[in-house]
Amino acid sequence: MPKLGAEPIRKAALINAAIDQVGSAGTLDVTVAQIARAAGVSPALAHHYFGSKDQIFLAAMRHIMSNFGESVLLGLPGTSGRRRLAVIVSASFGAPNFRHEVVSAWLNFYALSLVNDEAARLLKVYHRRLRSNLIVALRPVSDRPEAVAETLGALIDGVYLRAALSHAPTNGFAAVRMVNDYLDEVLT
Amino acid sequence: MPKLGAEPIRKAALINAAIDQVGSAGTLDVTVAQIARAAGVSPALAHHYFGSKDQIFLAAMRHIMSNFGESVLLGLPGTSGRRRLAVIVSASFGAPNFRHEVVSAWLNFYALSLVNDEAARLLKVYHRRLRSNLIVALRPVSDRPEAVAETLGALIDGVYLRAALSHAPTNGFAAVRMVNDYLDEVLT
DNA sequence: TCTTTAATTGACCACTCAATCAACAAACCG
DNA sequence: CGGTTTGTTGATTGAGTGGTCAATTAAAGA
Repeated sequence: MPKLGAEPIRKAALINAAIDQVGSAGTLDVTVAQIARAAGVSPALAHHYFGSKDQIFLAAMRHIMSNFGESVLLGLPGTSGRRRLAVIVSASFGAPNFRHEVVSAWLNFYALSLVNDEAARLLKVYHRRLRSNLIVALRPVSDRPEAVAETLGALIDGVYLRAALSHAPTNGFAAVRMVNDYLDEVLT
Repeated sequence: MPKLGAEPIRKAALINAAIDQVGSAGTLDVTVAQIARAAGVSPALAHHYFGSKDQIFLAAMRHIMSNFGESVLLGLPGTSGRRRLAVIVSASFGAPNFRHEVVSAWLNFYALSLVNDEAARLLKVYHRRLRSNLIVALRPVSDRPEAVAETLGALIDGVYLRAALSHAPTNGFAAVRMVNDYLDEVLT
């Protein structure tokens, strides 16, 4: 009997290893061998399951994005008005999504999306969803939800960027405070 | 001796070629040979003048940064109050500094600075200078200049990021409007 | 049959090196 | 002195070299 059901376990291990290695190295120039070693498998297996190095990293980013989506979905029900915004903001800067390796992976993903079509598509979908979530949440509390959503989106990206660049440990609280300050200022 | 004084000309050509190639390819993974060809010289000469591929790109970023500094210095004298802020914002999103290749080079520079100490130092200096400029300009018009400078800096970075990611041509006007809207909202 | 690996390959690229080229000036000459 | 030669040196390049790594292959292990 073959070790049945190994695939999802190996894949998950490789995805986590990829986030970890890329995030802590700060670059996509980690070798497949490094990622595989960190996941406890051989480089060939990584290719077997994902087909290419790019696909490993794209799967990792999909994983990060779906984590974020879950955080939001988990917090939203039963909230309304200004609270809904706070939920999205908190999810953005909450512990699992705002770890240093993750933020660093995001930065590299941004750069990759200039070059890799699939990354660009993925990012576009993510941005659209975030924007739409923000607009819906803003509609009851702002008289120009689209414009604020745009600015808010840019601000969140900027805070992520600066968190990635900072050598200090990420500070979710400060980030949340900054963004909420902006919202308090701008909301009618 | 050969044509004397070739060095600064070649260096400038290489720097421009580097911005162009890296910016339009969207990645640092352009070969030295590509950059050299675009500058009309041999790869060996590029190494002769700059020592390494990284140094070529770092010189290119220094050039971009000093362009930005000049834009600011050119606009500041004789202005005060809210106007000073507008000058810095305009310089950020003005034609020479907000071209698509330049913005794209910035994104790659951010990613590089996670890995390359010299890039990190350079970026730190730049950020500190920008922050200090912003605080000085904010002091007369805001009751919490540091906090606003932080947010404003993040917002500008975010707008840059989104401009880099967008395939559409960069729109300096829209960027300036967004940032100025924020300022109008937040200033007392 | 599904999973896993060791071993290998093939391509690519940063960087080096030895050699050539071209311009200027000092030395030399008639 | 005008002209010619020659030494010096910055500028420039073609042709490697060494090393890296993604991806493939073939075969073992469960």
